[in-house]
Amino acid sequence: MKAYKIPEATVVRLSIYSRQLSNMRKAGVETVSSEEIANSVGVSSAQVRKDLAYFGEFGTRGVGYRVDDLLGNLTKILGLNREWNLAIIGAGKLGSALALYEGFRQRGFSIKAIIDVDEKMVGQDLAGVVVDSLDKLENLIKEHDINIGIITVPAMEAQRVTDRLVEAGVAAILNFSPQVLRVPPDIVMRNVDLAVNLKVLSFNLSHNS
Amino acid sequence: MKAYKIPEATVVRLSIYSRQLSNMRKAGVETVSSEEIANSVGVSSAQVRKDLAYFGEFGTRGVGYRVDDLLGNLTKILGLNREWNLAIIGAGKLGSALALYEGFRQRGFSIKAIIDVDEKMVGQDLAGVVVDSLDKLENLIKEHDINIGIITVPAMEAQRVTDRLVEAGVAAILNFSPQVLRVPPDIVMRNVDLAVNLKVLSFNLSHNS
DNA sequence: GACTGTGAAGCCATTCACAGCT
DNA sequence: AGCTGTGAATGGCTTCACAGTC
Repeated sequence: MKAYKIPEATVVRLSIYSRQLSNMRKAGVETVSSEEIANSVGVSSAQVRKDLAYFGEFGTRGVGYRVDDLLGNLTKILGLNREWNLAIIGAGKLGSALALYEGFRQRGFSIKAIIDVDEKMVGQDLAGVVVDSLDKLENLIKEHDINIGIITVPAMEAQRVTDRLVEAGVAAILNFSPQVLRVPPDIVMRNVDLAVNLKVLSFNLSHNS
Repeated sequence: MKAYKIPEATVVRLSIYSRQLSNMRKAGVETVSSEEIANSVGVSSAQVRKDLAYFGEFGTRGVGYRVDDLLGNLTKILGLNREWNLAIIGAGKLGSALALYEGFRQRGFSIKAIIDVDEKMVGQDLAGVVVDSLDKLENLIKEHDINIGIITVPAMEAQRVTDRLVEAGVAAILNFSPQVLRVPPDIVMRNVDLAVNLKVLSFNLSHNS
């Protein structure tokens, strides 16, 4: 499967549409227009239609979209019709919070390992997963067929851990450390930098007079 | 002060440049070229120069930038030469982790209040800040002159809490809940959706064959 | 010779506006 | 009449390439 050139922003919006559609389905809504999706997300209806048009025709002219169908299609498009195995490296405050966070334990994403250097953390149970020692990293990645590594170690150790994850065979990394990580081009990377988010707010507050 | 049209992406990169420059300064580096900054961040040197050009001329042709000067300028540009007062609403796992997270306690950002509905949380001490009850929200915002509210409550309550924060006078909101929040146009908003990040990884993994 | 600052070109994403279905 | 799907137009960001400066 190959998506020729899908904008990053489109993928982010599709993820949000899928969440909103899921809520709509729970609320018993059966049909929805691009305008209604747009309003629920805060974008334009043309944007919604363009985003969907990258992948096919999912609606009916004059009518709209069947919530159930569209959600099913988005689920497939986003690759959520399968299970992804996750490992969290770093069981500090942030890693533990993510391990216990409901949003991370949802459909399709399964935390299979939690790893920490600190021997005092090893053996602790976080939402049913026992924290393992860092030297087991390679074994755990292979044993549980981990696809995605989540990095919540201090910046100093982030690159070293990343290298080991890549070497052990993970395909994607979600990086919470404030560190620019180098990975081979075939590895999928995303950064969530909490401090950067605050700095961007600070900038906007300072230039909004 | 008014920044006519600075791309969001530029502001994010400036935040990252500032972090890298700070590391360089700690490492004793005195002068740096746009190429070196670019390499440390993973962008092009033209990009670095264009980003800086929105705000002035900070370098010397033929030489480069003085790390100290450029960092000072970026600090001012980003509005980090003052203190911002933060409140965290929701002292669950994620809120607590953020309260204790080093990256949040850095220069310029000061957590002044932590608030939760759960009376069992109230009174607990998180890194020197005592958790307060939700009905104190308005008082705390005013008393501590809070600029930025960080939302880590469940999706169900996020809009209600947001409305109260806005009404009480916060200028910006950093939203960790998986919920599209409506705010007046003068409020600065940023969303950090953890589940969306995983979905984007899932998409990329599915379309990278 | 080295490196910044910047107009111009190129590329990519969003919005517009309407043809095409139901 | 209502709403999708889409080519064309617009707007915005990034890259190029080089003039300007040290």
